[in-house]
Amino acid sequence: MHRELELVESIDKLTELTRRFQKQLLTGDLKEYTLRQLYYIELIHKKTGISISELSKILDVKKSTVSIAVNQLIDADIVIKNQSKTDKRFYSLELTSKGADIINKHMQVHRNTIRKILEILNPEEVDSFIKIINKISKV
Amino acid sequence: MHRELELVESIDKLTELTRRFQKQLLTGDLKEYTLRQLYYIELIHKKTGISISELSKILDVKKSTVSIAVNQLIDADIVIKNQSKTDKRFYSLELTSKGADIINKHMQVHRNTIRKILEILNPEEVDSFIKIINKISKV
DNA sequence: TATAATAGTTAGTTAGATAAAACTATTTAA
DNA sequence: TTAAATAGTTTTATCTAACTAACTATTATA
Repeated sequence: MHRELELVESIDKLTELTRRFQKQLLTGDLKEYTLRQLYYIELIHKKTGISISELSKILDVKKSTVSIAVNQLIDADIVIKNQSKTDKRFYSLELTSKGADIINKHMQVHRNTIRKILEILNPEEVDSFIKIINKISKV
Repeated sequence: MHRELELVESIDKLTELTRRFQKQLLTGDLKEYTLRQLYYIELIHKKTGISISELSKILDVKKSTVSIAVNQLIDADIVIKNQSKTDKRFYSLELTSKGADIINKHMQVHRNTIRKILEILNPEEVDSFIKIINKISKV
């Protein structure tokens, strides 16, 4: 099927595109962080209050790995850890203001990309793009 | 602008989507390779005859890094290296049949994703998707 | 022809992310 | 109430991917 082949191509292009986004991310204001760190920060932002174990499940890596990574972010004043009062084994994670600032800078990098996208797509295409990505990301 | 915010979201979703594609890639038949290796293999496939230096420019890493990575692929019988006759300093790279097989398996993983995409998008959306990705990837 | 530049290699090093295993503290369940 | 389970930490070790710097071989140039 011809369309199927075009879709294989599209997936490759998407991967390439993402690679470029990530490269952009690592130049400029956020270059002192690794992609992995930025991903941790993003997850803690989106799921405020998440625990080490939950992060470990989402990322599919061992708790020890997450523990080390999160404690680095805590040392860097990006994340804080609060011990749960109902179950003292748990610690809920959230961003500090420095962490929130990183999220903003991250979004700013995306906005620069978006400016370019808005230049080359017409309004109907922008709508389709948003709609289609929403659909696909639910797969 | 409201649409701008939605586009920021879309970019995040694309990144997440790509992360999932890559995870799929690392389970199943290709799990013995790293993402980096698969990327090298893909580049050598798309640009048959490419040299170490050219790869180094595309990937934006030092020649020594590429040299080591490529020689690993040669040792694993995935890539072969031919010394140029017109300039003996150059070696042109290409895939072996084992390398070609990896490309096929890589595409097979994508096809599974595509099957799912074709289930949730209607034909017009598939067309838009392909068209829009083509436009954006030229940015 | 002697010197520069280029392609690729090799040796040694470092940073980052991971895991296994043994550990503490706390909570749950038999 | 004792044993098992859970959350998180620490230590030790491994692997990948990257770097620098010094190297060989080859080609281009002054």
